[in-house]
Amino acid sequence: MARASQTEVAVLGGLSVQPMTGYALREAIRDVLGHFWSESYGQIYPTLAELERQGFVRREGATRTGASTFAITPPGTRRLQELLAQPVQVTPPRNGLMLRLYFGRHLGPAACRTLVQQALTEAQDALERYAEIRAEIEGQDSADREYWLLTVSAGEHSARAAQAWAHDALSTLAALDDAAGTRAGRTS
Amino acid sequence: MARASQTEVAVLGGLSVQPMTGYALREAIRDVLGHFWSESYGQIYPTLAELERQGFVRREGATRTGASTFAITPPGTRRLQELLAQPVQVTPPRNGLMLRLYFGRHLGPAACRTLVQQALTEAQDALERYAEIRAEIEGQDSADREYWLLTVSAGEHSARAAQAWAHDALSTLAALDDAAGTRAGRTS
DNA sequence: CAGTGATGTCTCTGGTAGATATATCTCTCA
DNA sequence: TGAGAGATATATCTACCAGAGACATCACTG
Repeated sequence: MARASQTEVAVLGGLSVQPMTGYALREAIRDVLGHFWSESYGQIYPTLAELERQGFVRREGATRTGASTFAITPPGTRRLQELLAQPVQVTPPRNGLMLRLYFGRHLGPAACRTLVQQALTEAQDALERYAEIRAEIEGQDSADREYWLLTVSAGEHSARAAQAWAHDALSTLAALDDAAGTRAGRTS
Repeated sequence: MARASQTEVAVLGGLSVQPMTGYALREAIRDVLGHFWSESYGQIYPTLAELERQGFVRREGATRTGASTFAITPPGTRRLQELLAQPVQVTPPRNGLMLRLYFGRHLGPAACRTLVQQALTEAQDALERYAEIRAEIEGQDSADREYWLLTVSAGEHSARAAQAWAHDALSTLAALDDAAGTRAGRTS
């Protein structure tokens, strides 16, 4: 197993919090882990089936509609700990914004400023979301609380950095735009 | 074409700097765009073949060894500008470190500290690399210079944020570890 | 001149994203 | 009552993508 499926960790981890359907699992991952993780149905359902086959999760209460809840089993919990202990798998970076800025000369300063402005807005939105998540976690008394706050803190640091960078970048691009304007004969 | 291939942008962008072989292209992307982009051979060669078929790149000088250089054509340059102008495609996040920290209770404070310590070291290494890249770009007189520095600046902000977060996180985890030790009867 | 490492092309496997097809359930409002 | 909207739920298909490795040549070096 050269490339372990990262999905397995997220699925077992999610079910370690509470039993859920595949649908609810996807919702939970999107809403709770959303700022650092994502899963699609195309991954979740096959993974659940495989984990069931291996005895790491148990399918419970298949209703008439076909909906069934999955729960983690004791071997599944051990499997989760085993997977968590494995070295972190780094996802290769693919930042579309940076790619566009790197070739920004083909795009022009104005279009680049729009892109950076969007990034700035996104960073600010992210900070607001983090504030809400932080308040919610701090309000509850879970054994996981400090760990969860660690990930929120990482998001906050990252978003503030994005914000600061965007400000710098907007200044730089404004200067570039002015220079281009001056060269083209415009005054100020 | 619902999902445009991101690889196409990187390949055309790379060839817009200078003509290269597929091998050199991959080297260039890894070394120059490496901190925000990555491509694999499995993407590059089929993409080059497809771009050649569409007339966006031209294959030049196939030597006896089979090595051939690719150059971007005028339609290719227009295609690049068209692709760059399309909305940024956000890659869904997949941060293995955060996933482990979120389920950190299953891992324990000590193991988490090791992970964060690794992240701290990586951030510091990244800062050193950025300093080198910055020096190199500032030394040359290219029309692209300001755009390239924009991406370096983003890396620097991000790495400093990671550094600051790691320091915070190490304190938090140390406190958790102490608390666990105290509960277990250890004296400091 | 054998060995090593860099250059170079290409393929195969399997992880992954995103859209979509299908169906049921629940609530609301006419 | 019943039509419709929207949430819940399962599952699949296509295309994108990473990583490893097979295979070959070339340049340098001991």
